[in-house]
Amino acid sequence: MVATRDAEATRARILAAATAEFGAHGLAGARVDRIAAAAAANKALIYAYFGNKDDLFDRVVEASFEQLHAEVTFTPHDLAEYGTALFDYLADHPDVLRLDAWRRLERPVATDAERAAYVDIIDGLTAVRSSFGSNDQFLPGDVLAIVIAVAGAWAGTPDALRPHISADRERQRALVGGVIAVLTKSQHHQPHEHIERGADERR
Amino acid sequence: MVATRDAEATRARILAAATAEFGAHGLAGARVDRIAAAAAANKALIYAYFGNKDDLFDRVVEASFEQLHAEVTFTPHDLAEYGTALFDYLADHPDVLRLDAWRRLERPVATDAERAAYVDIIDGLTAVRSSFGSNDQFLPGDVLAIVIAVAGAWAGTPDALRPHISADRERQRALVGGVIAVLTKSQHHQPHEHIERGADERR
DNA sequence: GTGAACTATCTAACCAGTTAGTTATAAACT
DNA sequence: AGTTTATAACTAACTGGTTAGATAGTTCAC
Repeated sequence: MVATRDAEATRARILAAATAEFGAHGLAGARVDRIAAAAAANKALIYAYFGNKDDLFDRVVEASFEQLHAEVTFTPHDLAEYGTALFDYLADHPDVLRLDAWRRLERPVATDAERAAYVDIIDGLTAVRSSFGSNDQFLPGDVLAIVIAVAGAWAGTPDALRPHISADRERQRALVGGVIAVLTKSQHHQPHEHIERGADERR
Repeated sequence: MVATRDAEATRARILAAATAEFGAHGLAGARVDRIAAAAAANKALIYAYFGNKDDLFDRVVEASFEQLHAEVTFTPHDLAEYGTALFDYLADHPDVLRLDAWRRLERPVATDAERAAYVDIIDGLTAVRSSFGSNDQFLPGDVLAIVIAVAGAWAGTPDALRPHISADRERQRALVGGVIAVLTKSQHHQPHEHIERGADERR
């Protein structure tokens, strides 16, 4: 039987509505009343469950961040694989990129959880460091920064450039994998055979 | 002698103040009263000179965009050069990246001027297309998207990752140039000698 | 019947945009 | 050269709608 009063379910509805609202309008542009309406919940419940607008935003970002890190696992030994997986996730969840952009603009302070997650990733990369292109030229963090930038390059393309880029997603993913493969496998052996694969490994 | 009443100067002061305010807080988060105060101008003048808040934002973005395209010229035959020049500009003008991020989030519609600028760039790239790595794999737009993403990778790094990336700017620029060089010159010949140069060609 | 879930209504602050008026400047006139 | 006139530059104060958050009360589940 479906409960008419279920705090947990209401909480979840609010969080979902807030994710959409913040993704669309950011922290300053979001309207608490709109969130309440979309969640079919009373506004006061938002304050009861989440404190205030800023706290709610933080929770939304944190949840989005957690889901991302849970669904796309970091594979330091195969960065092209990681890059394409990240690309796929971002393509499937367009709000994630927007939410992250808002977060970086409006709440630049990183949480401890976020910092810890990056430390884990960096540790993993450091362990297999030698495999990256020009050894010692790149710090693990640099490598990660590039991989993230490339994975988000197509999703983050400005509107005005969009008509000129590869339209279909398969192609885009192949390019992401190819670029990262070239950079990691680097200079001489089989440069871009990675470009051919990828079409069959979507989640 | 300094004019006490100079509409052009006042206009310029307002535009400068608005650039800072919008860069810091975005369209929704910016406060017209704060802009007026920072510009030492009366609020009504802002409306007299620029219409409304949205129009003022558009003017600010447009001006920033024009300045960028004026100061860093696109060189389709040497994308590594272009990438490092873009990197330098973004490093020197941190507000530009923020402003562009706000624009993409809050005003996604591209202006005609912007679209035209991209068409020019794409045309230039098309003319020298064969020089890019795996021929025909990449559309010119894809190439540009990657170059832009790489050039902005370090400046756009999230706070939490920042402790793990190369700290000094020389190094970062060298990496930008190196990555693009590897991708353009591509797979086999002298892979990353481009990494060594760059420290002496700042504007 | 008791506590948790929920609601309708209120409020104080905020903020984009307006208005009605004041002052500086420079050209026109005598 | 001094006075008037026109206008552009500027200002202080206000308005009306909006919005985050609070409060006091109602309803449901167990």
